[in-house]
Amino acid sequence: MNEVPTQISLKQLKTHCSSCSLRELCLPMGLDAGELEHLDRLVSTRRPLKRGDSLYRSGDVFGSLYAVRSGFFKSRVTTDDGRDQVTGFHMPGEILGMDGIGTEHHTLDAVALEDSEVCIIPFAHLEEISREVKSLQRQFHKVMSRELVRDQGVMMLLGTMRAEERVSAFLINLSQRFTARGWSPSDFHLRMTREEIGSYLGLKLETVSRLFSRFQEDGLVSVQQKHIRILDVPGLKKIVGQDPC
Amino acid sequence: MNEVPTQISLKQLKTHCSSCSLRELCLPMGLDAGELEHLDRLVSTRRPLKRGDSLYRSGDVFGSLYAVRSGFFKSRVTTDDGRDQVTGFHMPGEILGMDGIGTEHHTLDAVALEDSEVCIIPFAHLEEISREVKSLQRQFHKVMSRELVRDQGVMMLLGTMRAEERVSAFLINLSQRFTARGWSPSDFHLRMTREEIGSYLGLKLETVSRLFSRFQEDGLVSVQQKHIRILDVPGLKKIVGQDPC
DNA sequence: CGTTGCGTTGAATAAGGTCAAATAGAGTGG
DNA sequence: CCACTCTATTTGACCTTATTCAACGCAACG
Repeated sequence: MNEVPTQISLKQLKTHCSSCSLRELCLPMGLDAGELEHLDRLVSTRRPLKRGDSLYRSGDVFGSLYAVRSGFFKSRVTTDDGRDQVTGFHMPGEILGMDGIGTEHHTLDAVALEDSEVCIIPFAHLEEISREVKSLQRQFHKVMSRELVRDQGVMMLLGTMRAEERVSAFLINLSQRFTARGWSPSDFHLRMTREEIGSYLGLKLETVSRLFSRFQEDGLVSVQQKHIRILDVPGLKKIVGQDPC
Repeated sequence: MNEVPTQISLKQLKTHCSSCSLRELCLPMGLDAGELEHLDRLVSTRRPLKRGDSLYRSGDVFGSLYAVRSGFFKSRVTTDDGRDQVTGFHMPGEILGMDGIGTEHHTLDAVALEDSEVCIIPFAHLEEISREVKSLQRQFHKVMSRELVRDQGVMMLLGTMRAEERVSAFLINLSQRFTARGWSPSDFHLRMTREEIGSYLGLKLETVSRLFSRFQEDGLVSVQQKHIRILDVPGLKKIVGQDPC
């Protein structure tokens, strides 16, 4: 349990899902204009975070979900014996905080990897409105379910893939998610360190670094520190798919 | 996508959550008598499965959740290139099928590891009732959230633990879940093969077998084929917790 | 009583991890 | 603006762990 209260710096910014550019990636996905009005009333405040700030920590009382409005987050789980692992990286339009619903306390830490902003979604209120707005209820259930499916993908990655497959799959996944946000699919800035990537992929940071170097030698990517340029998508995909023989 | 329709052998058995012995482990958890009546109307049929039968398969259209009433299941994810991984083992009182909500199609296979029976929970109907019964809505959200938290535990296991820690954690976890069901915490029958355990833990079956043998030598457990007797719980816990140095 | 699937065990091997040293940038204060 | 720090990253050499490959044992079942 973490007793230190998260530093509050809550700007009361008026938020409108109905005019948000992330509408089609986020909770409002598929809602019509009338339904969006309900959401506009529900999601009324935003919270800015500086790089390194925790949005919430393991043990914190759960009260709200958060939609990433801008910036980049990681979520992290810690065991009693002090080991931790990054369990996800989160970008605009994605929903954070669902780990806390089951026990009324968060089980993860969510940390901003760059200056960021989230929309606050008070959970009791979300439940209340989704009792009235069927399509919102359905959409929320879909968001949770997709998170479950995402987790299965990560388990697959951790359980069956070799190091080079993991790193390749990681780059492809980032690329796709960047694309969905209208950013370059092939040219991007990693917000996380090699250690955080390694933690997420179940590898050591040296292994990640070596594989980045090897992919570069093989002409698959160009790596300059945190700047990645993907040169050969089919080549990366081939690495993921290929038989380990 | 799997086009083969699941073989239907649907006995119309009358089910009553309100009188079910798994009430406090399952979806009805925490509901009062009046609220349980709604559930009784919702969950009205059961479906028996033989060992090896699929409850659903990846690609099947999603329509219902399932509560394990008796027996034992595994869920499994398969990649395009034919590799698969066991992502969970499921025992009475646990809810299956939530992977299908997000896309209206299942992404997992759910397979009975022994003759089993599930209660069928038509999902549209569940959503409808949970719009009226607040505590059911809350309970369902908790069930999904706990599944997310469980997945994080598996990621931690796969990402950071050594082989002996994984096997030890696996045995402890089984033991705890058996205990919650009123069965022996220390004496049980594994329904799954070494290969399935290995797949779940991200290990090869030989590694699992070797570790069972070593744990037996060390007096932590007694292993006879699928019959496990845990002799030293603190010893097993020490293996999980200990620093790898 | 042979077949078949599952489990155990040993020896060799390869994939990643560990340890250590060198380098490169980013940020800071003078 | 420059020197200085600090952290992140890269790379090499070596080592540990788990996998691979192979052989054998066991139990259930027709």
